[in-house]
Amino acid sequence: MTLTLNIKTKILLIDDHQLFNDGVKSLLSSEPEIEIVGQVFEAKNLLYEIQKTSPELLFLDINLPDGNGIALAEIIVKNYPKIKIIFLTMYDDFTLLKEAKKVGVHGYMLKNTSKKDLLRAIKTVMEGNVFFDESITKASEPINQENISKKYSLTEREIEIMRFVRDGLDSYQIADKTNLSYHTIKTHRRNVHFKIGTSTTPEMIRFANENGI
Amino acid sequence: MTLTLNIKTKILLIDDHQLFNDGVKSLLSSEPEIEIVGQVFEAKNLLYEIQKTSPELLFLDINLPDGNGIALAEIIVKNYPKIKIIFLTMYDDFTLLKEAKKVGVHGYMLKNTSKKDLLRAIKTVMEGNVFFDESITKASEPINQENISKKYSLTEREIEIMRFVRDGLDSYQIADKTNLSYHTIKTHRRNVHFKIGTSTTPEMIRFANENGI
DNA sequence: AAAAGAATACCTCTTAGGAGGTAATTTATT
DNA sequence: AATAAATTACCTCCTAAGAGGTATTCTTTT
Repeated sequence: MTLTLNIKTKILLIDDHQLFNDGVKSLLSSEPEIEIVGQVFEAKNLLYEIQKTSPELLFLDINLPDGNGIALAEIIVKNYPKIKIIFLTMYDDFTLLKEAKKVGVHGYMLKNTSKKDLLRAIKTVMEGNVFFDESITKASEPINQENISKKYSLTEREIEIMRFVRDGLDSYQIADKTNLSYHTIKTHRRNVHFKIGTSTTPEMIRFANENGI
Repeated sequence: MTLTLNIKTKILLIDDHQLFNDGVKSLLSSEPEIEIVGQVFEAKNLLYEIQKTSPELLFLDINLPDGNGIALAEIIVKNYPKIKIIFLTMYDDFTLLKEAKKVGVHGYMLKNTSKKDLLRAIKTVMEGNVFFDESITKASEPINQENISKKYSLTEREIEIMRFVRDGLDSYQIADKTNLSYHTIKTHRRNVHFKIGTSTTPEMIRFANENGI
């Protein structure tokens, strides 16, 4: 039983870079078991295109100019649970990968991949499994809040206040925003300084920026 | 005289993103007047590949992980003046485009382009002309120091001090680094605040970060 | 129930930074 | 040579932030 079913996997490509989009199409079109049913270059056309072409699998770029890919994926997962989604992105970012998993997409691959892996991913996902790029999981230390929070044992409140500080608010403004006393904000700031090993506001801002707070 | 010469244009593709690289190859391979003589995924292989394949035209990505595309272009322009170079990049950046022109490459296009324009660019460049993406020239305001400096009429010294401030140094440390008086640093900081419309250090740091100072 | 952790809040003291003012010297630019 | 711009430098006053201390309330963990 070599030829099981001669039904082609209907794939929709979503990427604002025309050349890349066309390139992937061109690469996959030659495959007998694959049919590219459409190409989407703007987030706003995606839902319409799904209606029109009834794809089984989407290759979705995270970085669309007019829409966030993750948010789009969320919508699709909810409304078209049968459609498989593979993120195809240049972001070698563990946080994004985790987010993708949380949203419930079926794959996450870097654009810096090969045709072979692409086909392998399609096969894997269409068989009901997930395909997440191993190299990302093993990659350099993830930069995300949860990890940093744990590492420095920062509390929710402290992160919140650090964010306000990073955004340039002074203690009075933060007190106002949070409905807390000015003194409380000062206490939190001091505790954050102690925990992350800084002593000035610029240093705290730097820390926040460098650690993706 | 429809068929003038049946010599194919020999093209070498340089891009670290395999899929993109393969995609462009796939797109262009079907064209009768074009021959993709090779693909380069790492900057370090480029010179060797040029020797081996004698291309007439390079599509060169600026953002190679192991080498700066502009620097590479410079080397090639000097050593192989007959080879045409077209930058194919995702950077919609007027400064980069200007740099590209300065280096003497023959084209600058965004990856977000179409096969049609790609073919048009090849034709234009092979006829001895240059092909620079019009949309970039007209595009949104470039973010670079020179422009920002001009816009806010910041002096060299002010930029220098803003950078130190951004890096978290206090006025005493900056005075030390620059061999200037503490008072001078304070004056410069005040003048910078006045020029960029800020009033606190965090705001200044934010400005510096957002404007690539 | 007890202990630990988190969040809240106030006190004093010191310091760095910002606001306002002035001015000499050096370096373009006209 | 003269004007403008940039760089340098100091003064005073005020405020926000950091350091150090203490303490109550709420929440979570043991």
